[in-house]
Amino acid sequence: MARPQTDIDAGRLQLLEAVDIVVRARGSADISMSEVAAAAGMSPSNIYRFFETKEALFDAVAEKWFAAKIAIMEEVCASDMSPRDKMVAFFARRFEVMVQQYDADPALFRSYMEIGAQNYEAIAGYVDLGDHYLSVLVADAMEAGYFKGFTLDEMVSLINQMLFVYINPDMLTMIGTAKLKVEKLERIVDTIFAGLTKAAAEPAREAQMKIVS
Amino acid sequence: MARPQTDIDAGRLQLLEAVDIVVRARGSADISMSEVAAAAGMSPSNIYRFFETKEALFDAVAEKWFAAKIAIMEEVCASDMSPRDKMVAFFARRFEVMVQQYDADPALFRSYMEIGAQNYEAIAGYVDLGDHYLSVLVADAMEAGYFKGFTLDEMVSLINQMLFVYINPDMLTMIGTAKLKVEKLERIVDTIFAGLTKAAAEPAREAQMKIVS
Amino acid sequence: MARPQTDIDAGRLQLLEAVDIVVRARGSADISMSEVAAAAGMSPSNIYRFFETKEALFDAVAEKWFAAKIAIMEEVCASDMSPRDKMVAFFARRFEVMVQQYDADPALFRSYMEIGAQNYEAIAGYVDLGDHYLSVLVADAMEAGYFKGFTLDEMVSLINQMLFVYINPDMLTMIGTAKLKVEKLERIVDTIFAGLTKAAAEPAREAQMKIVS
Amino acid sequence: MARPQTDIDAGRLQLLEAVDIVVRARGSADISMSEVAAAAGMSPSNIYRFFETKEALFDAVAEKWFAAKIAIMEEVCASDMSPRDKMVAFFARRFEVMVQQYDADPALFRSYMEIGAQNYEAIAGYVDLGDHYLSVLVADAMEAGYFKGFTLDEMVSLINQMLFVYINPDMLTMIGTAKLKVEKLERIVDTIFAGLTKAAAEPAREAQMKIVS
DNA sequence: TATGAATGAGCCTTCATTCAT
DNA sequence: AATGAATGAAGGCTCATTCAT
Repeated sequence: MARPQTDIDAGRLQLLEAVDIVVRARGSADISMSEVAAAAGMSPSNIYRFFETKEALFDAVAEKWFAAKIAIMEEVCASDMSPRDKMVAFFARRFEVMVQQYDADPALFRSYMEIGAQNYEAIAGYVDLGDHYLSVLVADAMEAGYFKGFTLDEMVSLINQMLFVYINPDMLTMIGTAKLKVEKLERIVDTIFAGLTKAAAEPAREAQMKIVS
Repeated sequence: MARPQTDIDAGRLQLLEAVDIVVRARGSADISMSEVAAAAGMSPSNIYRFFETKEALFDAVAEKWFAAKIAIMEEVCASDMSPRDKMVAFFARRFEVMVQQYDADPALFRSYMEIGAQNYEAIAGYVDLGDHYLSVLVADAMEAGYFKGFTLDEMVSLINQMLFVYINPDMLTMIGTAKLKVEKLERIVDTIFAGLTKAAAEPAREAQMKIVS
Repeated sequence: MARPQTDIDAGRLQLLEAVDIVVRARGSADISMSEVAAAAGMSPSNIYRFFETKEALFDAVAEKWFAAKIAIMEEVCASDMSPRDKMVAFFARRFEVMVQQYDADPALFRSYMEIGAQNYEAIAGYVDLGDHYLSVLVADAMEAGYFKGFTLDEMVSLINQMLFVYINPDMLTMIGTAKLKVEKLERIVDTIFAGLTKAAAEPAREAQMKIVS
Repeated sequence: MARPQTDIDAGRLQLLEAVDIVVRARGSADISMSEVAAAAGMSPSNIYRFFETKEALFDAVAEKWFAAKIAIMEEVCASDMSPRDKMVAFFARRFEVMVQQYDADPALFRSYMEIGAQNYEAIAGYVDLGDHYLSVLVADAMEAGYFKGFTLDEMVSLINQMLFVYINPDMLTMIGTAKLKVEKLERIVDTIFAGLTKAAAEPAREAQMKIVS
């Protein structure tokens, strides 16, 4: 009575691993259900017991890819750090995971990013989730007296832009791990807390432009 | 009946350009023969006068992509520089070409890399060729007294690893052109020549691990 | 181990009812074994204990559909009416059953006709059976002195054509129950007995053409 | 320079005939592209040179089915009969075609109706076209002084309802050709012209209800 | 007895490839 | 030399059917 439905979950995991095998073996482009089936040792039609469509399968692949980061966001939100430390943790810990994945196998990292790009909805969901949690963080901070003069949405958008390079995996690829350091991230967060607390909306927007460009 | 080969060659060039047009127009994924034919202003079936298969066409695309680098390797090998200078030139000049291509149009650069990833054999041929020329270089150097205590294969593998980031175009994409400098490349080559000449195999391997990791 | 056959029969009935449920619920096209199984409250694979194939199941559906009519044919043949009354009963009683089914639920009627069209073999069997019983009737009549100058096959074919509209369920759908009356049927049978008894083959065929067209 | 595009049109006709062959051979349900291809003596993939999708093919089948009727509508609209005669011709001539098709092969008639039902869009287009031409007819009649007190749309809808049984092929199937006569159709049209010319909207609507029900 | 697991044939469609002209 | 006609293999997906349990 414990397990959900025979071994559907086991089959799913097996298939996610099969995708991983295929991706490692020959990149992420043009992976067919037959290939995945072969890697999983089952018939193509049997895949459909576990995933309704190819898209669903690759959404799950993307989801697995994001799982660790989602866990971090939940954990950080539920913790009782100060608003500033929360925000640092919120971004830094996910960034560290990203760097780790990237260092472990850069080519694989790129392949998964490509899968993400092909399954845009999965990514969009993650991005939305990130915005949601960040909203929670910012709202807490606002209750604690920070960010006076800004709306919640303004703050969320602003922070996302200022920390863009630590959020977007493409940036890892483009800028490299050497230039992207947690200490810098931390300094940006400090700037956000220090600089935006008493500022009015207008000057803040100027500052933002400078930092982003 | 005068120069049938010339016509064929002209058609090939035309088609390579057609691929380039398509790649620029809409990325590298899923390019069909019909698209290429349309861009070249000919019928799909006519392509087969110039290339036996789609794979052959894209191998030629990859070959064109590598042509400059192959020429460099040949040139350098045939030159009469010192072993050390040869090796610097061997890697640095190809790296400079890569950087140029990348800076000219990073997106296009990445598209071609993707085409390469999809036509692995074309790349494999180039990699083998690179190893071949490097072997010649190393053999010359060994005859001149360098790299005592190593086998030819050991040295080739070792050098490839130490200079990995200057050989692999993925690294350009990942690390960026700012951190990858010819002077550093040169210093690595010097280290190879200085540090590995009298060393025994075992300690060398340790050294390698440190550098690579 | 007592009466395994009974259980099988029960299951068959249950499945025929399940088909009926599905047909009523959403028409007759594209019924899948899974749907039938769901309607019967069993697993798809379990269906195969009761019917060897999907075709066998739908043959049974058709058979059930024809069962009453087959019983009538048997009954009438075994009865000791006059040849003329037998023939009237042979056609009229089946026609009345048809009308009843049609009036009860015209849409359902049509759905079952569609199922019949999709399982042509089941229908063919029934048609053959009808021809068989009709042959018996005609043979009896011939022994009693009717239909001189005709062969058995000629008579069977001729009668089938003259009464076509009372045999074919499509006609109910097309002509409607208002125009098709048992009294007319009776008059046609009388005509057959009266008109064809002494006629020669040739003129008869002309008569047939007029009536059918 | 004359023919449109090689023999695309010939291929289309061939395929429409192939569909006809299949429909005659085994009804209209579940016709696959492979079957059609086999009946046309070509490979399934080759069908796609002539029709972009299966739906397009069956839309064309439906269109062919309606072609004669569309021609009639055009012809009648372009003729210079009186408004009353035009309307009679508009409905009667199409009705006669329907009856002819139906009498020629009732089962085939039903099969094509089913194909129509499965390709609703093709039918919808025909229905819209019918409404369009009827609008033209009614507008002409209105200019000639008929149907005072009604809007164009009201009249079109009203006429369609009153002549429903002569428009809808299902009615042929259900009511039969014996009860549906051109003379009755004519009398209905006369009623429309006589009865609706001076009436006001409200009483007219009541009349309509009686006739339809 | 009855189920879930698993397969293979078939569906529509695309596309590289061949061939007659 | 170059084209349009035509095919076959493959892709995602569904479903009747089999089989071990």
